[in-house]
Amino acid sequence: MRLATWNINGIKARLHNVLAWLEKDSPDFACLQEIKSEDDSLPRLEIEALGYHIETHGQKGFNGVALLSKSPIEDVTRGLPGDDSDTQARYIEGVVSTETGAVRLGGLYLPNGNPVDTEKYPYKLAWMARLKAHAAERLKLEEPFVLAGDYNVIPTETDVHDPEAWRDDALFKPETRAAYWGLMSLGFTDAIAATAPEPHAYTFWDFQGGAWPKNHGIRIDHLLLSPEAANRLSTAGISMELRSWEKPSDHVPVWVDLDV
DNA sequence: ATGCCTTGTCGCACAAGA
Repeated sequence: MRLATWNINGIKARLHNVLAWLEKDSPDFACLQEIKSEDDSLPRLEIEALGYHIETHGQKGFNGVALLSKSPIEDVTRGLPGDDSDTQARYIEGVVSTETGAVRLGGLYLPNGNPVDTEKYPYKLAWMARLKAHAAERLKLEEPFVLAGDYNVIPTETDVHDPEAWRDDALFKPETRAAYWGLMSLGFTDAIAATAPEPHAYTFWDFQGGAWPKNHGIRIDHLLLSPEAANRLSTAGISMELRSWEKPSDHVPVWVDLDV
């Protein structure tokens, strides 16, 4: 089965691209970020018409995450556990049944964290600590679990066109990368690094300054696999061609095929 | 140098993104 993640940057503005992607790439279970819509103002029917179930954790204007699946989504969790005062819609998790058992997908939109001298950066680090705690709980289930989304983290120097320019950025600061590798140390496998480890294979290019034609990108969208998911890893990839479509998102989809 | 884009909101510009 194919799992995918994509930060679409507004579902109303991106609906045509999302539908074309679902028809062309046909992911079985996908997570979307930055839908920027409330749950009752979504173009739900158009997505369901393509045979997808949709579960959302929406928010007006900003953030917002969704799960899409060809089979029914069960056991849905909305919001990242660990802080009831956090009102930002950045996490949704669900389970689908397959012939070989359950597959769990957590879809996340990790806070950007810039500017780093504001409250936004400690919020990011606190969110990452909550994510690690939640992931540790889920790993105890010992089931195929994919923790995917827009991490807003550049893991290594080969994941950015100009490391020096990003040295002090919230996406690349040492504290950010340390938190990311702390999460990884629980036992996750980065699907892209494991199967398509080409340096400078990016997932985001800024709208400004001609970043896409110059390939001034960063790799910040990741699919992290639990050991039980990594055991079933077939292949993974980045759908870079979508950055050339009409009215593109600034992110492109990332996908992984599991033998389930 | 937080802007040279883009989105959404209820606006006649703004915040936020990365």
